[in-house]
Amino acid sequence: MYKETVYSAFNLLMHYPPASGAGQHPQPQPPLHNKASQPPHGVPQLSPLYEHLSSSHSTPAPVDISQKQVHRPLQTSDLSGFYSLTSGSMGQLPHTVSWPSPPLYPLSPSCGYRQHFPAPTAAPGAPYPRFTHPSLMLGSGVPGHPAAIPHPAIVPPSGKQELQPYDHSLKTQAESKAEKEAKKPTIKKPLNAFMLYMKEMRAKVIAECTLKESAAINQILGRRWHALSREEQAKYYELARKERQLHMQLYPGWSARDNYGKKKRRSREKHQESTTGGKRNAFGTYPEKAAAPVPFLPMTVL
DNA sequence: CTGCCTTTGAAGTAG
DNA sequence: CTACTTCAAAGGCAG
Repeated sequence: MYKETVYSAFNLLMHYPPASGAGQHPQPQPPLHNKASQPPHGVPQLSPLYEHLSSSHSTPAPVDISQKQVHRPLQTSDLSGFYSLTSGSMGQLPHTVSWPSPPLYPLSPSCGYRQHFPAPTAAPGAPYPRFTHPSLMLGSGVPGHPAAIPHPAIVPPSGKQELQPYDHSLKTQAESKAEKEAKKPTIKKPLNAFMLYMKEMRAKVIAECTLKESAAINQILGRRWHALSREEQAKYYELARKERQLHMQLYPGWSARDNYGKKKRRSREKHQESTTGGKRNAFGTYPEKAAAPVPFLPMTVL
């Protein structure tokens, strides 16, 4: 009932999109998962979906962290004029208060704090690299669309793209029922702004830093994310908003609750243990040791 | 094979 | 309402 109301509101929104300016958005009914779905202040509405991806973007200017002029992440207050925000909505402060935190992983000199912000690789005004995430292409997975490519959010429970071949061995009714249930494709959460940024930039970081460990790469990406200008971040927030909209359109009945508890739950004790150095990290070292000053990183920037 | 590591953000849950 | 938890991606690695 509640959901129907929400989806009706959503459909209404889809059929009668705001002419321009999020300030004119009708306040959606208790939003299911499109809270704060408006772009940050000053970000123009994108007209065809993701059109801006093929438009020209100047390469982000290199950022000198040593001057500590890093753009802070978007915050609720930044968007207050634009959004009807509730707790936990977009633009919230990072989980870690002590940002920027010292890296747990030793970064190579080429990926050090000063160095890892790339010098412009293209002439000013050169096109910004296109997003490659298939879900960012409108139409993929949209029913009736010629491409008819399944939306990447749909994956078998195994996480693999291919479904497992049917097991013909004899099974009890309960077993096969449970198995059938388990084999139902999982609809994944739509990617948030940072995840989209990671997806786009991962390969670049891997190439630059000759790293493969995702944990280390993600640390670098987290720092780069914070170093992005608000406008650059806004681009990804907008993309994420479109992602959520598309996701809602494709899977009207889906809720993040559906996947809750499907992964092995990480106990709080374990998490604290790891953050206090009780567990090995992706480098095979231990956080309390790895968190020690990294030789080739100037402490002034940490 | 499973889960951890690591990041941010969205959304769920609990009090 | 607030604080906390889970899950999205990624790939190496330990158990």
